[in-house]
Amino acid sequence: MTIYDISKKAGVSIATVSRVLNGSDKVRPSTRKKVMDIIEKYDYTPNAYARGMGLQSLRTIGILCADSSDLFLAKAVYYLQQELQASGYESLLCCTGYNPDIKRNYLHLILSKKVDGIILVGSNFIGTSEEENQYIKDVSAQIPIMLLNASFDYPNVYSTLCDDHGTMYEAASAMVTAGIRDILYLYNSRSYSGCKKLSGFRAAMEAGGITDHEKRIFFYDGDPQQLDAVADFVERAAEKISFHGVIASDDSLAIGAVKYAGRAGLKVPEDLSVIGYNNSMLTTCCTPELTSVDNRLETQTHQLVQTLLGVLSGEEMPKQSVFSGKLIKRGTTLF
Amino acid sequence: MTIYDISKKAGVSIATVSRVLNGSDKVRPSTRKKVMDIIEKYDYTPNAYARGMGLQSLRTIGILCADSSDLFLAKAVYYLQQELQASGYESLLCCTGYNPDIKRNYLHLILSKKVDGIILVGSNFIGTSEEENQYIKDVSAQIPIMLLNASFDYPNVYSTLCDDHGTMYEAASAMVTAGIRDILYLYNSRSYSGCKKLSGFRAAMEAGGITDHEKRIFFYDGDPQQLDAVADFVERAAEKISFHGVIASDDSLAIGAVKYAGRAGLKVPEDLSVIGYNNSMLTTCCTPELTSVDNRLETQTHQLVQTLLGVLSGEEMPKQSVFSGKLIKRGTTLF
DNA sequence: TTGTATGCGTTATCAG
DNA sequence: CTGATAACGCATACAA
Repeated sequence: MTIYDISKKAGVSIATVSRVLNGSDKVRPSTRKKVMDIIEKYDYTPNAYARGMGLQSLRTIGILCADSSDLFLAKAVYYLQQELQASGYESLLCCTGYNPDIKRNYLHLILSKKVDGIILVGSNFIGTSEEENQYIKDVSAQIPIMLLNASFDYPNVYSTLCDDHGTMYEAASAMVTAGIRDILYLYNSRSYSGCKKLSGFRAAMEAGGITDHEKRIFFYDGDPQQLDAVADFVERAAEKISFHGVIASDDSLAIGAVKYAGRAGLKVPEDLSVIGYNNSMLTTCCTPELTSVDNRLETQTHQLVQTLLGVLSGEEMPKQSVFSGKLIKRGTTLF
Repeated sequence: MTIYDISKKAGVSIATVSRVLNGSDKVRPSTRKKVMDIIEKYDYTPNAYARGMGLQSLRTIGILCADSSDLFLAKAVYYLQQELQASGYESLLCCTGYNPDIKRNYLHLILSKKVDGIILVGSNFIGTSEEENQYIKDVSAQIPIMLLNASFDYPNVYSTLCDDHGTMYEAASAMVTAGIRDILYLYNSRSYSGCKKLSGFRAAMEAGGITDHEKRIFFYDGDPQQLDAVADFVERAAEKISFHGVIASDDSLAIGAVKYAGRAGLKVPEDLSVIGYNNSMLTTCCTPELTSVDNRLETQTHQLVQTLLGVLSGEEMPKQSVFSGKLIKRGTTLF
């Protein structure tokens, strides 16, 4: 079924069918009805590719995320799609995995679909070296790139993020102020935001006059969703160093620490205080409930889409929008 | 940048550029290199829409899921994309939400992208009335439809699912056999699979000679990720009826029950046994860890993609593939 | 091995 | 209000 078939059956030209399809008001009602009837009768759907050839914009945004089964990323994607849909934009979602080459391929793939803009969800799309980020520069020459939870200063690249450094600083300082000075820091990502969190932690330690904190910083190199494996990891860490507090860059790591405490017979929060990050649904899932940092994901996604829409309509928009996170106090901390 | 620009700069015809792009072996190496250099220099990506016009197949599969932030669906989508990618297929993912009209719109939208097949993830795409499912029949006339975790008997529609009835029957029977005869059944979806689970529960009750189970079947009509709200709901249920076991159609509901137990001062599993469903990461998140039903998602997604590939290459494939689920025993049950 | 010409299904610009 | 026709960017059959 093509527009030609429909036009023939309806006894009009393809131009008229096209007008009906696109809701032009310059069609006589009777003609419109005649065409609509045929369209519905044959359940005709215009070919998106042919359509994409002519049109300048398809009102489509490409969304890339590393892994849709990550709680944080999945939620972000969900909010983004809702926002975009509400603004009349379609979205194309690709889950790229964490391999840099594959990520770059997907970026080009989605570019070939003539999207009006691209949203990169999560800071793992930004590397530390210039070379790693070259592909972003290349693409940004063609269409705007929006970064969620990452920052990259370049023309036509816009960033929306949480002040992870400052927020982590506050969280860690709160723990130090509460008198806990030997804190295990758990992280599993060296992404842009991962580094910011770590630097915030370090800054808080130094501000608290703690000097031996480096030996309590542990990188977990496994699947964070395997909570027992995380607990094992914390257990091994406990054999090397002692700690009365745990701060993690992600809720799942923090929950691994809570699990470890259970095994070791430590009471949370009396013997061990724990703070997570992302304020995911996991926080209310464990006992006691996990104190965690809320990075205002919904606010961020809203801001990001608004910025994108502004950019697309030619307005001057802020290159970077930073929000402060907030410590949500629950049962794993006394303070 | 179009194929014309590249051909001009490289001093060849567009046909040659096209050949290079598509890896034809009928191009002199020197010519190929000349063209490739230009392509890379200008970071040229062929327009997918123009390409899609001529080609029969774009080796693309459309995936529809209601909500990517649902743990079960997100995992399913992840596995599917991995499988498809491994077989050289691209995938387009759309999160439709739960509104029937919007779901139907998305189905047509994705159809217009000339996908080779469509995967509907989760049983909420199948309704109980003929009319609700008409849109699936219509689309299946054009391309194969694959159902994950749902079943629908119709030409060109293929189903891969877990025997939710039988699996729930086994789980509930295990609890009855352990001597627990007053069981609260929690569910929050009347989808195809939701109904199967419920019927499995009922069958187990009847087989166990229990006659008053209907009054302990509760439908939760809220966001299952709000665990405290679920706990509230269970608390109110406990005011109406008494129970020493809880079986839920989803892990999050089950965890809500565990939370309720904590509030009410009930010991799990001594005073209250709990069984969840889906064997998600939430199971290891709570204390004690949740006994849950594993519906072999990874096996299902693998089978589904294999079936799809078979169908696309014209082979005769099973219309329906059913797997048995398995009760994973953890800390919330004694048996 | 390379180039030319055509078709794919729309939208949009003109005429009428 | 409606119809004819030129793009749009690529793949490919056919010619050279």
